[in-house]
Order: sequence, then C-alpha cells, then structure tokens
Amino acid sequence: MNPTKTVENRREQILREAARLFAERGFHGVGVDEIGAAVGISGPGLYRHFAGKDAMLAELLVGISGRLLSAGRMRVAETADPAQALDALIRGHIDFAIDDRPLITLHDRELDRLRDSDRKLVRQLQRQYVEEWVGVVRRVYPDATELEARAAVHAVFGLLNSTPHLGAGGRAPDRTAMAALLHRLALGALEALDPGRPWTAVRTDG
Amino acid sequence: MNPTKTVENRREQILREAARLFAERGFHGVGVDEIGAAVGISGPGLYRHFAGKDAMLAELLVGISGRLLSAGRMRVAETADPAQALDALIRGHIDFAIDDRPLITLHDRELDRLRDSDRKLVRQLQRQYVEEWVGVVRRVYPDATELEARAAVHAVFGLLNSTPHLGAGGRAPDRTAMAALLHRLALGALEALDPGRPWTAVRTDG
DNA sequence: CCCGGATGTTAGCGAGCGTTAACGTGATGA
DNA sequence: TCATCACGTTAACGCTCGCTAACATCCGGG
Repeated sequence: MNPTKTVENRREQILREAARLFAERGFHGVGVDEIGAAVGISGPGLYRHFAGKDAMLAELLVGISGRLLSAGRMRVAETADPAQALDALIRGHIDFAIDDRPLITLHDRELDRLRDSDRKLVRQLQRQYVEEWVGVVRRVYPDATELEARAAVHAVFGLLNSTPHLGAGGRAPDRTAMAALLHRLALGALEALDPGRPWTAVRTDG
Repeated sequence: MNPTKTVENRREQILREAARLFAERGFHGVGVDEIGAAVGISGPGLYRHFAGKDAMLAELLVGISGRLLSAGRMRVAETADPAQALDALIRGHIDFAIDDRPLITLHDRELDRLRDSDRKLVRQLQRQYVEEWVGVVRRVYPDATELEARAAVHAVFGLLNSTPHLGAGGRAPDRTAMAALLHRLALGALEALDPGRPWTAVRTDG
C-alpha cells in the first residue's frame, strides 16, 4: 500500500550493512561495490538511495548520536533522584553498546570523515550527551571537579564501549550477564569520584 | 661516528609522524606524500627507509604490542603480591596510554590492515598481555569467573585508553592528575568483581 | 495499451594512491 | 681523483575507487 515502505526497508538494510562493513574495515577500507554486494545489488545501484558514500556515513553518525542523546534525556527525565538517573544512563548506554556494536564503533572512530556541517552537528549532539552525563555525575558526586567528572565520563564511555573487543565467540558472557557486568564495572569506576570512599587496594606510594 | 645513527633517527622520526597521522585520519586516510611532508622529504623518499606503507604500520603495531607486554611482565615480576601486581599493571598501561596516545589508538583500530603474518604476531602479543592481566585479576578477585575477568580486563583497557577522546586542550586534567584519576577509576571498576562488596548506588530493580 | 516512475544493470571516466624507475648530489675513503 | 654509498628528487605507471551516463526491467494507473 505505501510505496515508500520498500524504499525505507532498502535504505535501512543498506545502512545496517554499511555500518557493519565500516566498523570492520574502516570507512576508506570499504568500497561501494562491497556495500552493494552485501545487500544483493551492485555498486552504483546504491546511488538510487543515497547521494554518495559520505551520505551513508553521515546518516549513520547523526542517527546514533541523536538517538543516544534523546534516549539518555528521556531516561533521565523519568527518574526521581540523581543516583537513579546515573543508573538509567548507564543502562541505556549499555543497550546501545551491545545492540548497536558497529555504530558505537563508528561513532568515535570515523567522525573525521564527515563534511564540516555534518561533523559539527554530530559533535554538538555528542557534546550535549556528555553534558547530560556530567551533570548527573556531578550531582551524585558533588566533590568531583568539572574536569574530573568529564574525564571520568569519557573513561566510562570507553569502558562501556569495550564490547566490540571481545570477538563475539564463546569467549564473552551472554547478553544479560555482560550487561550486568558492565553495569557493575561502570558504577564501581565512578565510585572512585567519592573521596570518602575507603581504599581497598594497595597504594604502593605514588 | 656511527653512520647508522642518522638513519635510525630518520626512521624513528618517520614512525612517530606516521603514527600521529594514522591515528588522526586512519591508515587509508593518509597518503605517503603526507607522511613524507611531515618529516621534510617527499613521498617516494620514504622508500629508502621502509619497504612500503604497510611496513610502517606493521612496525608500529608490533612495537607497541611488544613493549606493552614486556613492560607489563617486568613490572609484575617486580611485585610481591597480586594486589601490587595489579597496581603495577594499571600504572604501566596508563603510562603508555598517556605518553603514546597515537600508538594506543592505532593498536586497537588498524590491526586488520596488516599482512597475515604480522597480524598473527600482533594478536599473539596482545593475547599474552591480556592473559597477564587476567591472571593477576583472578588472583586478586578469586570469585570472578574466567569470562568475567576477561571481559573486565577489556573494559578496563577501554577505560584507560579513553585519553585520546579528551582533545588535549584545557578541558583535560594535567598529566599527573589524569594518571591518578585513571588509576582510581580502574581500581574502582575492578572492585566490582568482588561479590562481597556493598552496594553503593540504587538498584532500580533489574 | 502504453506512459512514467522506481529500481536495477553495465561501461567508463577521472582522480588519487602506492610504488617503481631513473637520475642527482654530497660526503667518505682508498 | 674518483668510485661508492646514503639519501633524496621528479616522472610516470598501473590500479583502485567513487561516481556518472546510458540503458533495461518491472509495474501500477489512466
């Protein structure tokens, strides 16, 4: 009935395969012929759906950045106190990290391949997302400085985004176990921002 | 006196600039002319020092992997108990992450661009390094399973390797403060592997 | 019946890239 | 003095890649 329906499906299919390939071999390492082959059409056929290879990457990065931000904001708005908000942010980010692995990889790896305008947009979305986290973190740990909170947030992103590094073979825990573990690790890391917290490991001077 | 001296310096200079450029724009995103220009000679002049562009990347990745592993082993061997060993591993990794930022970036980003033999070698070095960590972590936290420990180690790598994401402007703490913060964050994350540890954040059901 | 749009195809262009070839040059040492 | 070697240059080759042009096929609606 809706003629655009099949088009949209095709576009989404192309984007999914392109994301996977870009994450595996890098933006410059993948040719349009490969992307086409991955969806059963051949190279130039892609240009019926996208203006070019750059446009695919741009749509992917703008999409993931926007979804991360809006999902984060929504989850925070539904919580009652900062600790719950932090919990919700972590949970939401883990969902993205596990379910959209290729996009998470691209998100902090291929940003520089974008046109100036797209890059500015993505960076703005990313910055707002970081600010969302920093605000919550500083409310939970008021003794942390702005710089510390920001660095800690980036560090936790690195922690949560580490899933792609465990080749999904039997060497990784299943989804729920992995999500729970990452959640505990992230909370544990951020607790280091609490100065009143007792030392549990040796301090070999420093 | 030593005629190879200037050659070695040239090689090292080339490798340093190549690492920086590869980290900034990706292996495929950098041309040999750019690498040459960065050291004051022009494109093909590089072939007096390296067999090709691939050889530069291979030498960079094998080098960093080997140095990470040998430094880690040495530091562990110098400690008396597992907790100190873990402390030493974290400290050593932080030194690499902060001082060799471009190499750390390349290390987990451009591995697939290597020839099979080089890639196998780098992967083997990486695996041995991970095993070093996993062994120490499991001695400090005996209740963690093998899978948990391995995932946690990769997560901590992601955490420690997050430094490149804070564009070295005034938005990041200075070196010593950053090193201390990363150290605390990593220890805090790993403490989550201790099941007897009290909950400190809300648990909004699961 | 056939027009037109959506969606493909193949052929080929033009640019950029890694690499090689051929050549220059200055320091070194017999 | 001059052969040699280290180190660099420019020109050019061949290949790949993104993209366009031109043409084919299917299909719904007047």
